[in-house]
Amino acid sequence: MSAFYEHKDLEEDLSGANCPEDDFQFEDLFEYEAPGSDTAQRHQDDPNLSTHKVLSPDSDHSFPLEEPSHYHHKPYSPPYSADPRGDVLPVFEHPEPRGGYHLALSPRIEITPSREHFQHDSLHNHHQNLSPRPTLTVPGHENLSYREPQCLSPASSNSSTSWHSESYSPWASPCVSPSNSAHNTGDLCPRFQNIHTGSPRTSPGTSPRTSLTEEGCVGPRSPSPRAGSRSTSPQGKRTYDMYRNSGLLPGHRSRSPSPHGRHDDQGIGAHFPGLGDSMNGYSAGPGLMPTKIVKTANQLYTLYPENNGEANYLMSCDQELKSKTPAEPFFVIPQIWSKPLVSGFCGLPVSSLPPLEWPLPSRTDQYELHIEVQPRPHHRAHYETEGSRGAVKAPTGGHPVVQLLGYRGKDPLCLQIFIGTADERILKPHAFYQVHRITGKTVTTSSYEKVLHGTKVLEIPLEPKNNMKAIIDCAGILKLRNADIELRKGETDVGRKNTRVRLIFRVHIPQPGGTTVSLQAASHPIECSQRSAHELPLVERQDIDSCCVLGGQQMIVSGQNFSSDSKVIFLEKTQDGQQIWEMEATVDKDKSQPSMLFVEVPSYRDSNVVHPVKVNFYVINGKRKRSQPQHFTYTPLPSPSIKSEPLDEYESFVMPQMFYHSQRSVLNPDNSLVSNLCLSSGLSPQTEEGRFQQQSPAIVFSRGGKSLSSGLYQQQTSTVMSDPHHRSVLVHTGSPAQHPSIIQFSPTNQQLLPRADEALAPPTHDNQHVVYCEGYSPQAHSPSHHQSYPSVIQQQFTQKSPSPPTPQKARTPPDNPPDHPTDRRVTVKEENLDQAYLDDVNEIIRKDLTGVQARGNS
DNA sequence: CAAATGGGTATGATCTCGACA
DNA sequence: GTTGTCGAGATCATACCCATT
Repeated sequence: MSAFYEHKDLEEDLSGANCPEDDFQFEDLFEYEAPGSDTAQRHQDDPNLSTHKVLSPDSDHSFPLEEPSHYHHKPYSPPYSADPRGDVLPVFEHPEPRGGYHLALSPRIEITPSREHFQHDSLHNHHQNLSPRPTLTVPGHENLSYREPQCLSPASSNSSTSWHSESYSPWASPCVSPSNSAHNTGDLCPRFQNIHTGSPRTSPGTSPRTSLTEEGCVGPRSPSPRAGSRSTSPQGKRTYDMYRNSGLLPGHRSRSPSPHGRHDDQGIGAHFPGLGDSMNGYSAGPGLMPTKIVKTANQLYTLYPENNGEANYLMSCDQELKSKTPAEPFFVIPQIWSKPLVSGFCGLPVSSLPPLEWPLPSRTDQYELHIEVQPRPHHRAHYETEGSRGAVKAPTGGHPVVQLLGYRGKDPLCLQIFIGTADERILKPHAFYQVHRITGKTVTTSSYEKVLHGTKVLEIPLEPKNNMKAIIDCAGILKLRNADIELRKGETDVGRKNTRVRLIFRVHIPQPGGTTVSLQAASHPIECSQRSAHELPLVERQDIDSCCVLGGQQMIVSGQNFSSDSKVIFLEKTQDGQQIWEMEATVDKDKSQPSMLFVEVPSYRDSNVVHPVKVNFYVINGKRKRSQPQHFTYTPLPSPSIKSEPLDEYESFVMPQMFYHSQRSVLNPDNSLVSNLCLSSGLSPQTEEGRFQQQSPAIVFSRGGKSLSSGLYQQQTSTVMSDPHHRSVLVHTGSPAQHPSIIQFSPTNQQLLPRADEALAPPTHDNQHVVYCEGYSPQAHSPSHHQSYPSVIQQQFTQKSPSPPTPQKARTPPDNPPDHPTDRRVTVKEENLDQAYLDDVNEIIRKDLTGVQARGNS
């Protein structure tokens, strides 16, 4: 929401300042689509590509456009008609305003309410007049940022481009691969658009102009100098120099190019810079686009510029605009878009939906997005140069199943799927993997593929007749080359060994009030590397997850790829990631099987600990063939418990290592915790949950002074979060009566948003996230819930610091007295935690939430 | 028969770690 | 004893081959 584009910059870029091609002209970017060109001809031949034709600014009438009115007035019908494209066709609307709201053919331009002037040549012109050089000026807003289109600055590009998902503007992305419009990715996703236009998938019909465009704009290239050759030997593997210098269009073997959806986003974005995903959000009217989305007390408004950016706005909904510039910037899903505009299978315009990076709950009191069947823990992703390796499967051989619970509507909904991180602390779209649409005889689920801000998203139907259940048999995983991604400007992730992903599912549920509830659920991690599935041991289950510090208890570890040589190593790391303890457990080789290990838990290094200690263990088959670390808790020996504040108890208990500088003692509201923990060596999860029966704290994590707590609670925690940069990043403004129906997003911090619910509580079948937006308590309007849920779980991270951990004292919000356990909230100032500790926290919270849910169900 | 799928593996790049200065 | 460099081996990433469906 905070990304803006100043077209002046774009024009400068396009004028060649940053373009390697001196004679590069903006118009060149479109010529490949000119009628009669090879590309255009192919498009005409291929109805699947036809929509791209509209991207030619000079020949818009030549291309088979869907009758605009069809789009605009098309009722929101099940999107899986014979030709679902009809629902998702890029909209070049009739110039005449219709229905009181108008969406413009325009780049994705996001404007805060404070913006008063907006000018765009095409905003109020018929698309006939759409200029390939639209101008966008925002007087007084010179600070509006336009992210450098990577393909325009190959100098830097090795070119890394700042394909920031939030800021990506297809408009500014002339580096498209028109000939690839039916291909897998390069033309679709800006993420790899700039990067993979050099993908060997070169169509024979590619025109010289196209090549020019690609050559001129694409920085990183595939090294493959010839079709059908491997990029490695004998020509040698790519080097960074090759990325910098290669202008070749390597051919390559394409096993099974992605069956393209309509790619309205990407297609448009790719073929007509400036459209892209904007089409989803502002794509109903040719001359107008909403520049502001304003909500007053009871009404939603959409503002449209008039008269070249002068502060004249048409008002939608025939409603009176009470304030052009609300005091608080916010972003709501307007009612008017809930249905009439169909984008892909999704009834909501993309731009009105929360960014993929944003955290969303998996459930509310009314709905729950539930992953009924998890995917297999391993799936071999395919490279672009390979064909598809099929859809992600379930352990049983079927496919993952996702169901929306609690939905009583009759309209089908759209389930979105994309690939998210699994190893990152923050759940976000994975930079190195993309979802890949699978089609074929074996695929029963129709799907539609689009690209949202550089992330491929599959949309599949959730229909009431199927009990709002979807079988995910159409989702494969595409691996992007590490070098390509890492060369992107601003990309900090490393591809190497970053091979775990999660399937992220989203659904947006229109509400009677015209707003929308968005839910998100993430699958278990999926290891996408090739070899791991056959070599790396995989721990799937352990019968106990805690034990007294003295050890000695038998633990049964079930999983895969265990061998007679498998060892189980327990280890402990400090907050900064330094390993301080390691102990090999004794494995009963006589009992152990390839899928099961019988392990004797070793004693902890210090039997005098007073806090439960979270450690990890892993199974290792050989050098470096080790499983992912698993959680384990050593519980202290019985000792007199010390009365203290409940908060301290929680703080100490949850993250003893995190606060190991603290001398606080473990305590327990009922003074029995320590004893219970210690005496129940091999504490069962149920028992462990019980320790939180008196509390259901909301936890706010903060790192680096940038906080996440917001709204009401932020005030409550303001004494803790003293950092002046502490900002609200996610606000739920809904009153208990309207709660999740309106999700407000602060436009200032979206990049900071972690997937808190996911990061803290990896979803499991029986452990759905219980994360609500600020200010929302299901208990308030759900009498059936006898236990409250955490109100806020947000997590934010800054760069890891080598400095030693700084214990942060958290305070219970003053208005949440500790004697009201259900209201108790805990704020934890978190500093420099490494993943292990975060995992620890996650685990604790997960158990806590599970316990809460269990109690709620009981 | 063609396409999709999936397993295997060749090969260069990169990383790890010990030896040595 | 510490630090930096080098090189061999291990590991990883990428992509081609090919059998199966």
